[in-house]
Amino acid sequence: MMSKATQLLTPIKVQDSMEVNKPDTATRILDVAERLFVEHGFEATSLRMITQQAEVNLAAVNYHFGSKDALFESVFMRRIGPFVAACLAELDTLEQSGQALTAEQLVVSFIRPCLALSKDPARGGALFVRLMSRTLVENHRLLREALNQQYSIFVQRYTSAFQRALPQFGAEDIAWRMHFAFSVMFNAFAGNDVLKIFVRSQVVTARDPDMIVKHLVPFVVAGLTAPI
Amino acid sequence: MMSKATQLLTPIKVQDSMEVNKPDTATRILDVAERLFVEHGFEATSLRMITQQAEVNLAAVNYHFGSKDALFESVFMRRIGPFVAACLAELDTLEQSGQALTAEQLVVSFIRPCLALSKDPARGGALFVRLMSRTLVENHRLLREALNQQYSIFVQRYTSAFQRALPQFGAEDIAWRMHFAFSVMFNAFAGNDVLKIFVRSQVVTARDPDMIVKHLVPFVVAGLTAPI
DNA sequence: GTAAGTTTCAAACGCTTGTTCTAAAGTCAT
DNA sequence: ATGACTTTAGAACAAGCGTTTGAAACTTAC
Repeated sequence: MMSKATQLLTPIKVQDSMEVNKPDTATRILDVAERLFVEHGFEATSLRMITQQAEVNLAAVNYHFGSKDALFESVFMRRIGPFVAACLAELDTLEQSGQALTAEQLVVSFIRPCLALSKDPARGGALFVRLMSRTLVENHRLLREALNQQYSIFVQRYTSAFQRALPQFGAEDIAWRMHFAFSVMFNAFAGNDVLKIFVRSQVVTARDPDMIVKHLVPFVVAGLTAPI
Repeated sequence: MMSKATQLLTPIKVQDSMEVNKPDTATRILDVAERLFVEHGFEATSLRMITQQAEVNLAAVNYHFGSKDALFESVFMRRIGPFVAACLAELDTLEQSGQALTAEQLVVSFIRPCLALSKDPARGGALFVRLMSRTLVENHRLLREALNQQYSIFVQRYTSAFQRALPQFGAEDIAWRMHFAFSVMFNAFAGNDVLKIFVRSQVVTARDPDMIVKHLVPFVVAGLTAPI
């Protein structure tokens, strides 16, 4: 068997005589699983739901990915890398200019990849942000293990960038503000609206990404730069 | 059988000869279920996990609550009412003074009950905020049905209060800002730290409620009142 | 003490879950 | 076309799930 590693490392091999637009088995599983994990959560999504909607055999999941846990990991890893890379690329471009960065520029450098993701169905659209949101509160093993070491550079880069952009604050204050700022930005794109617990909020139902950004940036920047 | 309704409506009947500090069966189930639902989520928490830790028979859940779904509803409803009532009481007190309210006062009127909850283990401590957080992203049936009509007064009161406190903004802007504000306040108390996806954040590990408030209020108030 | 009502208990129910197995089908270089 | 390899297929597995049952234990009132 060849399965996971080879499959993911060689996505170049497009099948020659494909009817139309029907991705290979592993990709179809990933796409369906991503959507169902977001909709119902990891535990409430069964392999049979996934394989039926993906129109593949039940055993295909274990053949291509090894286990349900490993499938989840693959679903997550497919998106996280490009997303983090996009954020870091934004930071690179900003820092290359040489001049001092503002908090607003840093905020936008994170929001722009979120926005691009939300608008690109080929990369799962807003699904990935929602998946991260679910995975975060579900406290999945994967996050505490694999991601911590692989992508800690993300937090390090933003932390030092914010420390330079907001020199009037100490390291601890910066940490708190970043915590709040990323919290609200993240939940905004994930569509998590606390108020919809109490009443069907009209804010989150009209989820135009550009509208989100327009309202989000002033709020976050003001929170970040407010005097203590 | 007597079960759910009677049980919940007559919590006065304290058993006469209780050994010590061991609540009755239904309460023990609620306490354990609340904690496990928060830790593992609804789907990943089995009735056997609950009944074993609560040291009650497996059938006790269905006897006292009817079903696993109904148990979840009972767990949630035990906390939501008093919490909303506390927030509204804060609003009442503020509005009774007659003078115009500031955004900061409104923010504090929500934060104070959150803080009180976080510090009171008898009421589940921070568990309930985390439960609401999980339930929100898990998009549970209960939220869309029972709560919307019962507690929509919560959003209505805060909306009109914020409209009076921030008369320079239109209704739609207010809605967005409240969406962001409650998002960040809520996640702060729930301990959801997006950054901990990437690196074990020191902010959220030191989860002193008073510290949260101290940093949270300036951030939220600045975001709410920032010019558009 | 008896009878009615309430709660606990162990056992079992039918069903779904993730996973495994073996054979069949498909693919591809030689 | 043969042989090696990869992928798909259907069936079965043990384990765990929420729920139900009926009898035992307990409580309460007369």
